Amino acid sequence: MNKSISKHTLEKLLQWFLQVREDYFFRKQRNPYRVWVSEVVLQQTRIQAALEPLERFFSHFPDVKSLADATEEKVVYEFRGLGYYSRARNLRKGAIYITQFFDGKLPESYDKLLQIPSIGPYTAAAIASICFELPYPVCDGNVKRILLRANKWSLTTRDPNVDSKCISQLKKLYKGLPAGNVNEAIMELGQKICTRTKPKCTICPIQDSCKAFAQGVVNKYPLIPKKKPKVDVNWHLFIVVHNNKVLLQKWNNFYFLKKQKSFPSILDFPTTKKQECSWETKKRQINKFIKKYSAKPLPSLKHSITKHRIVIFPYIIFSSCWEEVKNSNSLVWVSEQQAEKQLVSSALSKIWKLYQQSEILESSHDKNT
DNA sequence: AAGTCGGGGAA
DNA sequence: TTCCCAGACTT
Repeated sequence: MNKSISKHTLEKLLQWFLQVREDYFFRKQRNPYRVWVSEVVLQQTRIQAALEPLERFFSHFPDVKSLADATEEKVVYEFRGLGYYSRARNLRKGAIYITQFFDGKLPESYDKLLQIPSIGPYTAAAIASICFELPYPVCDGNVKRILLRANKWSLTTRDPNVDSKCISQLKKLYKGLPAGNVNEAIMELGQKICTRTKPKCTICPIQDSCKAFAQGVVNKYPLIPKKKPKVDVNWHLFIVVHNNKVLLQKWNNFYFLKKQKSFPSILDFPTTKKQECSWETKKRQINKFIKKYSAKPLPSLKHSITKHRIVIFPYIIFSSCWEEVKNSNSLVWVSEQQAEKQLVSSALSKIWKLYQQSEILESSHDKNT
């Protein structure tokens, strides 16, 4: 006997949830602003890693108004440690939008929530159900994994059809149930029991409704997507310093970290032919800079963005004579304090720390020249 | 439709 | 070490 998921299944799930529910600080009151920010953060950051930065974020931005009034730089800075910094910029945009169009309060409507920057289908459903008891199922990675197993649907969690399949199945069952609690319950099941690896099926409260468990094939679901090949990138970047100022570049078309300030850079793709000029040409360019400006190489470091395997080669240049300044308005000198606050992404802050450790070199260099 | 964007836990 | 996750936005 393997029954499919029913309203009774969700009722059993709720019972389990009420017993194991974690008392996270952001759950204490169902304040729409706090639920919004928390859900945006928890989209892609595990709860344990998010707790501290999230409390810090709330202490600086306790409500929509404070977030809307803050500068983008400050918002991104207080988001540090959480990754995916476009979320911070979009949260600020969202706060401004809410101020402008909804009188500073999150609207009690799924469709209106969806208009707000940073709020997509998942976040709109989470806020609508948790704060306003509107019957919208959330569909995140946990929900998809659970339903793909329970239904034995032979799809990957990335399949574009999965979201609508999951939502339409759940939506039929939500009538008369507390939507917010059901949504939190199903996601907590995914975190604690129906985990991606080593699921704890023997203590699963909805084991009876799981087709994969009944047939002993839980670890065959969800289907594994075929992986894409990685691209190697060598990222040569120049930390140009003079009089405690550092030269940063905001280049909107740069390959990585668009819209963020970075360092003047040269990219090389050693294993692909896609680059605009040969490695020999790049090497000549780089060597030219090294010679011309007495660039000092720092230890290289590894980094990864999406399907790229990146090796970063940082060089320090102690000089105010960077000719390219004249040719580019995207280059700007900033103080070290400003740089500290603007180089937030992990790759850049790693490089910045590396530079600070070697700052002693700068002072000795200055004395000797 | 496909690519961007971290940081951490598991393999 | 390497692999992999996952939602909103961008292109």
